[in-house]
Amino acid sequence: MNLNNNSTAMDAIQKFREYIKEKGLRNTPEREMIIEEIFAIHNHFDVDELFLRLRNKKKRISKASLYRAIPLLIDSGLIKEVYFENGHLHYEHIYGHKHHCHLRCVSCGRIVEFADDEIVSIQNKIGKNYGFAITSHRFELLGYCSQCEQKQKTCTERNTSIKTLKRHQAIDMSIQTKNPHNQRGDTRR
Amino acid sequence: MNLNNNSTAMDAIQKFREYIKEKGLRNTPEREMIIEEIFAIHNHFDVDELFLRLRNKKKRISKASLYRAIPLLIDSGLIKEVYFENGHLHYEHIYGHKHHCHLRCVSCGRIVEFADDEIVSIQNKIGKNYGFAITSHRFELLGYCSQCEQKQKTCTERNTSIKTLKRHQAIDMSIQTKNPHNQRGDTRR
DNA sequence: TTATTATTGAGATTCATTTTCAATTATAGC
DNA sequence: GCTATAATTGAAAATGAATCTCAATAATAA
Repeated sequence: MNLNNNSTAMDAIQKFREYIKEKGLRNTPEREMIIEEIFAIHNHFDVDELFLRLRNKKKRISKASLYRAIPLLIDSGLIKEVYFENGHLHYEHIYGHKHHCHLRCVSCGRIVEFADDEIVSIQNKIGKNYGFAITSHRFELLGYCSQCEQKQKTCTERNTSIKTLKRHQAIDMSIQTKNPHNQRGDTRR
Repeated sequence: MNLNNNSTAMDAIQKFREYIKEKGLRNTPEREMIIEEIFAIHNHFDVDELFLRLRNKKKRISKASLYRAIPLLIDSGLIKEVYFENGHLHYEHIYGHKHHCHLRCVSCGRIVEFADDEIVSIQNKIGKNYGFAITSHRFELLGYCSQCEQKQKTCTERNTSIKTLKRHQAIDMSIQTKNPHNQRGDTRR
């Protein structure tokens, strides 16, 4: 979970303003609203949640504007996509947080954040081996949290029923991918 | 890349038949076609590619059937989702392959597979620390491959142009998430 | 061979996301 | 402050991946 305080939120808003200016874009009340709201959320969020939260505060904004703001926020390094679940993307704000990884309970969905320095040494080793200049990593652990593991032990039916098979569950993508000069895949649909 | 040979493919097909029988499902020519084709692909693939490959071989099958087969193939441990890119999911077959992670060039998209045992020890450590019974992990490294790094050095303009900002790029999800008794998130749209 | 019921294909539907376009408004230059 | 320019907005339409519906078909068990 993100342990932000107001000053971090203010810094983030400031950073966004600078990003906007630097890119020759325009600072609009809509964009300010969005980033303010995002940094008021201390959890992972999705576009719909953002939309509803703003609407509840009587802040009228269109979903199109939310969707339009997301890539800017990602590019400015303020948020990142964390996972793809139930058919849509989820985000978290990353400004002022140190890089962390996720531990996810595949049964109840609980997410715990953790950080580990050893990962960086593995990262360096592999990068060297394959001639890559590594800029970031994505590491997620999946398993059963203590509560669910308990339940599992008393559960005789471990098989998945076909009826309940679903896709799009708990699909992690915790990374910010900066792609300064991508040469391929530029075929817009 | 997957280094399959025919015998692995045959084993996989056999395994799928057993899975089908075990679950009380029916073995159909469509399902056989699908798994045969998947194990004839030695790369990551998506539903559309699968559809086109089958069509090119004059094997007529509906996309609905492909989409319907995917969760079965995942549940039987034969394929897994590897990433979400350009707005849709990509898969790889995993039967007969040892678990591996991906190294991805964020510039050209090149993917290299690697395996590392140290990851498992980190996994165990973190699992113990947080009281999780870890069943699997997902680890991806992102950076610039040697060629792209070279290009980078001679590239003065490192900024992303707003016009080319895109989402849904190179979103990894390399894991099979088995979810035997999920208690939440069961609200179908 | 027959009855049962899962599976299929075609098309409709859903839903997240993107695009279009006319109206609005932030910014730069006066 | 005023004006011109062009970016941004909202609303609605469009897109596209994935899912669902339903009648026809076909795999399995008896």
